[in-house]
Amino acid sequence: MADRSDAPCIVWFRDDLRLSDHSALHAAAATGRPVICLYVLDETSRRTGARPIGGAARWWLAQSLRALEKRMGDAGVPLVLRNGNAAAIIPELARASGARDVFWNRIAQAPHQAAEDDIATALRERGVHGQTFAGDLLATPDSVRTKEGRGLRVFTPFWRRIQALGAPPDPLPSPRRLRAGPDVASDTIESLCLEPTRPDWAGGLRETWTPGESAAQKRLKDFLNAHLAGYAHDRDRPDRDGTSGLSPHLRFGEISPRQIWHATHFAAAERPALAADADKFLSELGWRDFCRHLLFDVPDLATRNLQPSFDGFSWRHDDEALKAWQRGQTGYPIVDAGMRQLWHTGVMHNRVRMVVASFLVKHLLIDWRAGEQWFWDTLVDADAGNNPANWQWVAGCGADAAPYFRVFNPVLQGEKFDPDGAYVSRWVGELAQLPKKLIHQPWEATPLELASAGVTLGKTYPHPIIDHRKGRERALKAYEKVRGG
DNA sequence: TTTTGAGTTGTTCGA
DNA sequence: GTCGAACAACTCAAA
Repeated sequence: MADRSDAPCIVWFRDDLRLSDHSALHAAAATGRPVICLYVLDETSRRTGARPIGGAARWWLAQSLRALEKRMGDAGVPLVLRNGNAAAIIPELARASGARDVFWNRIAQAPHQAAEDDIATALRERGVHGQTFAGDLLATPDSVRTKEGRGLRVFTPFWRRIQALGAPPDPLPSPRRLRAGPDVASDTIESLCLEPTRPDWAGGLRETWTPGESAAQKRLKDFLNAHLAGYAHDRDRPDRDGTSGLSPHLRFGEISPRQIWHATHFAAAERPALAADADKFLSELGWRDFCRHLLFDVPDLATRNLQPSFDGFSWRHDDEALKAWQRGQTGYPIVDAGMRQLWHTGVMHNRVRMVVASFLVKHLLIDWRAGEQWFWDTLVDADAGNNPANWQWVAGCGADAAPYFRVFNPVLQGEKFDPDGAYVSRWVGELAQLPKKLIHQPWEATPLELASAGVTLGKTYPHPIIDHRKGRERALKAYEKVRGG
């Protein structure tokens, strides 16, 4: 066993699967002592309320761990994997390895915080020092409060407050040198059973994504070079490559918000004409913080209406309609394109997320939680804050909610944001031959037009499962009851 | 304490 | 085709 002055440090990795700008790793490396890098897949902690991650995110996690393992291997340090209860594993590993210190980056979510507190206590009882760092957000929830001490519920004042805090700390470099600790047994990534086997539905994910820190950095760089110009407009166009695509990387902390913040400011300083685009992009990072702060204040955000007046809302129970939505068989091309993109790639364009969510909640009158859960299971970027907060926003029961009368028209949205039908053609191939004037509303086509495009409604592509006008009117009627709390 | 101004993302209708 | 108004009332944040 190492003597006390050279005792190893444990760095506990969680939603921060990177080496750069990693406060805990940086601090551990700075001690000059050996470092044990640990990741614990903890699916035992439901008692704390931590939400088990969904299927697509599990796939991403496996790839991200592989990438991290590789990077660490290059730095001469193994990644130690364990499957089980972190509150038991970490103190035990400290004992077995003779570690005197455990470093980790906090996760500003109540259930994680509770687990961290348990672990810190268990360590203290064994004479092990726990050192923690903030950094999964631009600002900690306690740094943005109203005078009454509450979290802000409106984005604009929230974002102004964040901006008033000034620049977040400069990102830290990757540690220059890491000393490997004593040999410690590790599980394998395969043994964590994170990836699908039979059937292997991850083909589309593999085609679409390269998880890991290096890929995240490259994506940020490419985005700033090629797509920041025009971002404010192009971000709304699912038929263009106008978004950063950083969300899953952010979800697993392969890149940090402050790295993105500083890189974007640097890019905008070099090219002042991009100031407005940069502001828009950074405000999206602000939305991530906003949703996480909200989650911090409301741990059951994914299950409870933020506005209690919605508690008595009579959602429709319609499994058939829910299935049609999930499978991209609603008969509305933009909705179906989005749902199929999600199933294939693990993401959906932001604009289309709003359209499909509005369709489920308003046209079909299905409980937003059913949609939120589906997204949670199928999105590689499923975020504990963003996902429920935005579903509640669309449903009208959230913070700073969309007005109840805002019902997206799937035909207009398609025509406006996918004017050539390129997005629909890509994901709903059976409609690709339709002229672009009809591709967002195939039911308006003449029999000849349908025939020459090879479309048979009700056979090769479904009839709309609900008429837009009727659905809209039904939704407005149902929402009338909730109005006024 | 009270007041005031404002609030991500839309649609429809009628002029 | 384009434009402005109506769609409502509530809650939030800050003065």
